[in-house]
Amino acid sequence: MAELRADARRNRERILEAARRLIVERGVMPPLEDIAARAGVGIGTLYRRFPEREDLMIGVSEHTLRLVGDAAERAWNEEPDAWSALSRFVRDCVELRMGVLSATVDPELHTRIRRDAGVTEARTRMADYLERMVAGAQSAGVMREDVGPGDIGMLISVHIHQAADIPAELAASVPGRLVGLMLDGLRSRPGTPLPGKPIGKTDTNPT
Amino acid sequence: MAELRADARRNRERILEAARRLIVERGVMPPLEDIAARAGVGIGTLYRRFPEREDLMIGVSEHTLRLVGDAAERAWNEEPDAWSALSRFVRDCVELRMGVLSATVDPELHTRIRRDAGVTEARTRMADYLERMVAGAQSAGVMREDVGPGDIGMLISVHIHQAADIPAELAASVPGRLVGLMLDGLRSRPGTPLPGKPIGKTDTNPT
Amino acid sequence: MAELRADARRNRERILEAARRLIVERGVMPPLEDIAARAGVGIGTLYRRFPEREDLMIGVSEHTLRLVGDAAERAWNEEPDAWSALSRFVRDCVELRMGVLSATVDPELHTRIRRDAGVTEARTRMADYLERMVAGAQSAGVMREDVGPGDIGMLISVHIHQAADIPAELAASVPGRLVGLMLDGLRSRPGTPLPGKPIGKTDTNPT
Amino acid sequence: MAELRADARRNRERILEAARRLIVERGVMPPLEDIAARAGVGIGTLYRRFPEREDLMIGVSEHTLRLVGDAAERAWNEEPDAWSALSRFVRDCVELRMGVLSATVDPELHTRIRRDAGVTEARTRMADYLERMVAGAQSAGVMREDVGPGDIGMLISVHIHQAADIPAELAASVPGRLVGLMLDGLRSRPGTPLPGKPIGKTDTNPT
DNA sequence: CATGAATGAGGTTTCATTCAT
DNA sequence: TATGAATGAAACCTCATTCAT
Repeated sequence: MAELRADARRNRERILEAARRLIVERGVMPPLEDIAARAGVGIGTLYRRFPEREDLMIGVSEHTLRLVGDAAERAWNEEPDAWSALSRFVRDCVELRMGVLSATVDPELHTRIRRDAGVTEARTRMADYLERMVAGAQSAGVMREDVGPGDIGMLISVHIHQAADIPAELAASVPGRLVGLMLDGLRSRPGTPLPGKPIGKTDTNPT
Repeated sequence: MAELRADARRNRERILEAARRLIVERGVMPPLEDIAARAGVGIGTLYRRFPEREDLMIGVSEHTLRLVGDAAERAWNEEPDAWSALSRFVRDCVELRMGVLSATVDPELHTRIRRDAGVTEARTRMADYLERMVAGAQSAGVMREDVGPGDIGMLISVHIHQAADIPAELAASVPGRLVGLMLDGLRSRPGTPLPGKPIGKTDTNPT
Repeated sequence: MAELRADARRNRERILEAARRLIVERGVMPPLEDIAARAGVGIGTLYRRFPEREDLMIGVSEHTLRLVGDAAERAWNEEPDAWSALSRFVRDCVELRMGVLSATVDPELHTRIRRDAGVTEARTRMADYLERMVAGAQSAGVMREDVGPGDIGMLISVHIHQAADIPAELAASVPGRLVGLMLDGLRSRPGTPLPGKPIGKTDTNPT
Repeated sequence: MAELRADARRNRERILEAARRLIVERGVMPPLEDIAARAGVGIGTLYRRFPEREDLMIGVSEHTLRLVGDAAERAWNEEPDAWSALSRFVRDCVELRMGVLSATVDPELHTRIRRDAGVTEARTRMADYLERMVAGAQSAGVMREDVGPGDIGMLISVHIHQAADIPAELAASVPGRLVGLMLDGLRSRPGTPLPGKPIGKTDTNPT
């Protein structure tokens, strides 16, 4: 994969970005031919680069995580303190709609994707920045001590529709932790003022 | 729907519950024949009851919202105060994985589902309880005043993978509000102790 | 499979016969859509009856072996003696081009086909007649003792893969000549001793 | 073809042998890319050498017939008499699985291949030896007079399509038994008169 | 009314062939 | 010239939907 001809590499990138955009736009997995068309290549080219459907999914996941890692890097480098970096990073993730992909694949495939080496590498790069932000915010005393970077990761992914696969030993506590954090965000005490006005009963509602 | 023979009604219920379970289990929309098989009826029977695909989706949504409404009712009746009721309700929703359906349909269909009369009615019943919980918690001073029941709905749905369709006039502020609430839940100050231990960088991470 | 609706059974038969004819006509595996079209059904019907490609191959093999068994039965019942029956049966097999299928599938699939229960049953019925013919011909002293029914089966199948293109002016006589030479090789009289032992009824058999 | 650079010629030979082996191994026509890969060249090189699919088929046929001709020559030169040479040649042909190619191409293409000049030339060389063997065996009185070299060719090719899967314990003896029966059918002694006339050297021949 | 067979549009995948490097 | 990337026609297969029993 490292020794890809220049034009092949360019096409590969085009396919990944086309796939990512279509998935975000449509909210469901688009036909592969649509992805190829959006990328401006033939269906055969898509299949040469990603011989199985799964390969494309993995590629898109890695590609997206790389974009997320870029956002983390920028936040870390450009913001004055750890909490600001974390806040900006989280907002960027939501904007990227990182992880919508996972809502469109079945859980089994999702697990295979997570195990992929390239995906893991891209995720680790991102997680490194996330860890620094969390540690920095906790040192500064602006973040509760009983959460870790993984909690943030879960929260973020949950906020962008991720059907995370949770390691068995954590499965029991994760949902409770996330809900706890969410409820804590609702508790009455000084905090960040929210943008906009309270959303009323009839304005919008789940499902 | 009102004048359904007893056996027909039973079949209808079976189909809805079979669909809900399969969707939750698989995480993607199952073939209609699988739903019929799980319900123990023929595909023809499913189509008699739900002549169009959309009808089944609507039915499942309504069915699920009714289960959620039941959970809200129980929480309201059995818990000692509004905040406890809200907490319990939120946890029940996550457990029901209410809303996974929405991750499996395209946004356009999702909107049509939301507009359906039966779905709206079931949601309103649920929202009534939710509103009482929010108002009660705010009166008791345990909940910040700048959120409304709709915020809770969005938060819940977000936590169960919902691709909420947000009214145009709210679209600008909703993501910011949700992220703000989430970040506020992370802020360093007394709150509910979280179950389990902090999730580390390598334990789990998004996508 | 026993409880197939009348129309479904008719379609199944049509598909099998259409497949057999197309394979014999073209000499290569035809597209499944061509088979469906020839049978006068939709491609979906073909797939409902034979969910995997392999299932169709198995079905065609069984169908063909049944036709061959019918030929064996007729030869046994209508011919005056065992050798005549055997001769007629062999000629009928060549005419049916029994076994052309096996030339069009890869060896691995071929093995799976042979192991199939239905195929085995149909082959056994045919082999029973073949065994009687061989035993009868040997008792009558007109067939060499060092061959068994399995040898005949192998010989027949070998003669049936014949895809040679024969000049038009010879087409009428060639198959008859080859079969004649083959039958002559089986006649009871001194010749080269064969290696190995007579191949039994159950050891191996065509298709 | 005559003015080929040394490396180009080597590539050509590699491709032909790779194709022949893959066809024999798999029993079905392999993708051209697989042939190129087995030959250790790129698909582009294969196409430079054989611009159309048909060209490759023709090349493989000619290549195979040349190997068969070599076998005929060796048998003729090294065996003590015509009948022994014929017997050895037939056995060698079966071993080479000469002609499997024809089972994998449709009859129409097969005919075009047979008409090719190079194929015809290679076949003629082989047929010359075969004719000498037949004539010699008939002069010696060990071969029936009513068969010609073409009959042998047909018989051989028929014995070579054999794709039957043979149980492992029989694999060693079956081909020998079949060839033995075939040769016995050719021996000079009273038997069934064959229909038609002896097939001459040029009338028809394998592959 | 319940059933499951039939249908075919549309998505997935392969692979012969052409073309840029 | 050798290579392998790009292409798209054509095959395979699924599944929502209609229709006969």
